[in-house]
Amino acid sequence: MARGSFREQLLRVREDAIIESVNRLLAEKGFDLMTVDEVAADVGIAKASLYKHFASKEALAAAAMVRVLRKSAEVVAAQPADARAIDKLRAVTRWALQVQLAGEMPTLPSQNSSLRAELLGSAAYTDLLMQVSDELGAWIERAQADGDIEPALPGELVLYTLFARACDPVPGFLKAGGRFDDAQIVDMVLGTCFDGLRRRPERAS
Amino acid sequence: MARGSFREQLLRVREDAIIESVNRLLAEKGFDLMTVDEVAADVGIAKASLYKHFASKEALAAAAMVRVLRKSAEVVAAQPADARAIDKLRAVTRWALQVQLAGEMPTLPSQNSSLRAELLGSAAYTDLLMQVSDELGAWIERAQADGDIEPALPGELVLYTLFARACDPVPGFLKAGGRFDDAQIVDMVLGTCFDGLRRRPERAS
DNA sequence: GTCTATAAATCGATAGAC
DNA sequence: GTCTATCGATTTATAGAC
Repeated sequence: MARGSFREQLLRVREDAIIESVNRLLAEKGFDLMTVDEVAADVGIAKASLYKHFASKEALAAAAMVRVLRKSAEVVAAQPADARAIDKLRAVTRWALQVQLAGEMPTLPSQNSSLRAELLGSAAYTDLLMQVSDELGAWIERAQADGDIEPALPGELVLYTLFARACDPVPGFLKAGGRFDDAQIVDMVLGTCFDGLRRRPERAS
Repeated sequence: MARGSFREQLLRVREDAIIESVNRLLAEKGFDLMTVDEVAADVGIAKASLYKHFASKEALAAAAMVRVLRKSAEVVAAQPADARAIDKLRAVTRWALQVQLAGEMPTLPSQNSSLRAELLGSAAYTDLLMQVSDELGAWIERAQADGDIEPALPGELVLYTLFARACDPVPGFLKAGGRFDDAQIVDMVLGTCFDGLRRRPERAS
């Protein structure tokens, strides 16, 4: 499809700037503490102008979530087709941890009902979420068949456990401690996620 | 020390009722979505009366956190002295997961600064937190010496990983799925926490 | 200490001029 | 579409009678 008129492109660029601000503020303070005034000030436009682009605060958050889901889908798609499923899962999880440590992972409260309604009502959101879940789910089954992930674990458990790394508080705590750099933190959390806390007997790679 | 006059005991009972309500509302909706009006209505007293007992909304939340920390310290103290360190760590983590699944684990946003200030300013909170952390930390070192926890892992990482189970979103997701009961969920999450997702070779118990 | 009533501040959302 | 100005609702916190 065409990229649209010059005017439409300008609109698109502005909306990207808005979503970028929302994304960062959502990562910093969360949905409840983020105010629309703040978003407007951060973008550099008036609040009323913001509402010409997005109908509500919930719509702003939903747009940021769609954006991060789209990036996730890109990361998933970028994995080499011939790589082992377990390595692809590790790579995507690693990416999520890096984004979170960079302070760019928007996090939503799982309790806010108005926000849940807005998200579940957005096909762009639910479709992307299902797409990413399906692709990761296929990798999980493959990794279990490969003997790389414990076959006795339900696929849901594995999927949720990986998704949860995006809002894991452990990386932030470790970073606050100041004893480790981001790369070390990512490696350590990835390690506890896949290998657990227990001492492992050495294994064939 | 004496239990105080009858009047003081009544006061104590009422404050316990308040903290009980706050604890449940905090678990249900989180700090930001919990309103003081709601707490007052739930306890069955007027909001102004609530402020005679606690100086602010933050003080209410802090009292609930002190309460759950006290319970944690009790659970820690209740572990048999001759048990293996790894089993004691598992038992305490299991307890935290059960409380969370029961909807009784108060959760605080790590971003709210006014709340952070109130908590860090409360000696009752920080002292208990340090006490529990120290006791768990000693068990972690012991479990590493026993060869039950990977000795290469920093103690901080293990401690934070266990603490994080109290606000892990995975149990809630699994419960929402409806395919597992609470006991199964606790066992599965405990398993991924200590043993990871990877397929493990069978081990000597 | 408990109540009713209200102050004081914040926030989401909108009106209306340009 | 962008702005200024403001509404209406919500929320924390308090005043003052009893």
